[in-house]
Amino acid sequence: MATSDRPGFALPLLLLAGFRTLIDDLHAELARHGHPELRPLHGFVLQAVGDTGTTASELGQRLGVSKQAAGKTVDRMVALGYLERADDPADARRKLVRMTAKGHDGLHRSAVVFDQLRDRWVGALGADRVAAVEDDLRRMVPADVFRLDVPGWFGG
Amino acid sequence: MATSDRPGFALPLLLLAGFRTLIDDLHAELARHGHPELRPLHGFVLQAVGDTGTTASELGQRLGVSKQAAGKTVDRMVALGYLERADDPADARRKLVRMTAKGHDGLHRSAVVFDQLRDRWVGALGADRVAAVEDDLRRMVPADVFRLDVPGWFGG
DNA sequence: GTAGAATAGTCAACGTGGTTGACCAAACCG
DNA sequence: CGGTTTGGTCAACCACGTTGACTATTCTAC
Repeated sequence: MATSDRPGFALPLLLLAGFRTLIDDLHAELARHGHPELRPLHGFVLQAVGDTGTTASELGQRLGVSKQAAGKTVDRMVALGYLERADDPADARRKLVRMTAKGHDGLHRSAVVFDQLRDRWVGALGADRVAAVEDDLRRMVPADVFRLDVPGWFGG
Repeated sequence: MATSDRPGFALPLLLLAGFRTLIDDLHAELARHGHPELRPLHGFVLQAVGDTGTTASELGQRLGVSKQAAGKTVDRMVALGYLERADDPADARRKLVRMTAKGHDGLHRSAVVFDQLRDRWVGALGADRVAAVEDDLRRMVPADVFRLDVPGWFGG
């Protein structure tokens, strides 16, 4: 229904739908394994924080959002127990943001589930087709597209 | 950078990035042609409203959001001049939502630009590869995935 | 060494898009 | 005719983004 008659409408819709199904499946699985409050955005944040930790400003740059937005997201994830803040002994202005054990667990489980989901695609389409989709997309997306700066994206 | 070492991380990121590039290009082009205020969500709404018009409740069902959310989105798009409300002569409860001329123009231009963008993909990847991506995705997405019900998606 | 610029964090106000709950008016149905 | 369903709206709230203003600290340059 949503795809109009014009051929070009299908492609963006299918890309979004593919992303949505993967993310929905991921979070359904995460919810079953102790992470019902982890939201799609949080996975991006955990990856951007990384094993070494970071600061709110740097996180904002990595995510392509303002330092204020990054700070608020960190606040929420600290409240949920995924991140923690610590003073930087070398610079009193900076507050280091690090993953907690729960954060590491969430990120690790996400990786495991994503691998399983990709395996499902391989089972349905064949390894060559999945690899071809990835290759094609890599050729069409500019390198700096991983930013979440759309207000209320969605959707977002 | 964002893609961790695990292989499964790449697929959702690439699907999202592909969607994002198409949407970003679309709205850059729309902004150049008289629609700088049209947002990604609005295209979905215009398609869901369709040529025959609809009501806020029905729109919510089509979009997979509450009637209240649909109503607020209609409010904003009425303020922007893309939609208009009219009383239903056959049912005093219902308020018909229709596209204005500006709404039709925005939807039509979106279709044209999406076709051009798909042509660009065909030029870069070949018609068979683009068709293969679409076929593969159609096989992997359930039919009911076109809903925007993630609060503050991004995002969302 | 100290003055001024750059950087990190926070607060406030606001916009978009979503939710639930409550409510009224109109329509439908037994 | 009376009770239920349906369509619309209001209010409060949440997640996530923005810009602007402000403080505190560090860096830099004279």
